[in-house]
Amino acid sequence: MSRLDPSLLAALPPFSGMERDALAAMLAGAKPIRQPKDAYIFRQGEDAHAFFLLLDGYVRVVKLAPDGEQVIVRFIASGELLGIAKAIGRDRYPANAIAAADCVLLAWPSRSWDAIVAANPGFATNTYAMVGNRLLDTQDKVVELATERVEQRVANAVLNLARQTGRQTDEGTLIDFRISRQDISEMTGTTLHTVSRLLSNWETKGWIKSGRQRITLVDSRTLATLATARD
DNA sequence: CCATTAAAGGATT
DNA sequence: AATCCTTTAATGG
Repeated sequence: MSRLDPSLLAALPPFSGMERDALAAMLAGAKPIRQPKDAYIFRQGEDAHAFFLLLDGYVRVVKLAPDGEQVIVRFIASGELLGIAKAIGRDRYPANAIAAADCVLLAWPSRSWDAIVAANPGFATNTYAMVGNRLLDTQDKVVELATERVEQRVANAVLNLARQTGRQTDEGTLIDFRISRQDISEMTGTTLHTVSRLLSNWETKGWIKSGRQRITLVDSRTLATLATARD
């Protein structure tokens, strides 16, 4: 793969406000890579040799508990950075990153992080804002795990996925990659059985359509009220 | 209200 | 055919 047009990147949040020349210079240090679905992009505990920009596809970020249990921390959609251990002063990746669909990424060596940040204050503030937003997201998730019932948490997870990756079809909003009940249980701290029961219950009520590894939101409005219902 | 266990059928490779 | 995903039911915290 030869050259990418800097203007394609200029529209992405991490690079907003950057000059064309600076963007081109930064791009020159990047290496495009592709990863098939289910491939590891990096592993928890591994030396953080590179950071990445996801150009196309979806990435699942998974934290491994000491007992081998997995928790899905977040999904990354195209246009987002990942593996930026250096930005938070770490030299090892804190989690596993796995391609949730076929992916195209740009990779920069981590050793170039300091120089890039020094040369591009706009890029630096954009990444700090992104790190801050992710922190707020996980704080919200802690509150959610501590206070909400399983049905609300699952509704929230599904709504967030649809918001992040939704594609409109004639039936409703389709979550744009394969996602199993197991995956959703790992996002919401419950079991795949409970997720399965909830989803089939919602389907009989006509709120969603679901099949093997796919979910379509038909009535996201009532799902949203379910997600925020207080008692 | 929810997790666990078990069993069975369907889908995918 | 082997493996993975989903559903359903029963039981118990």
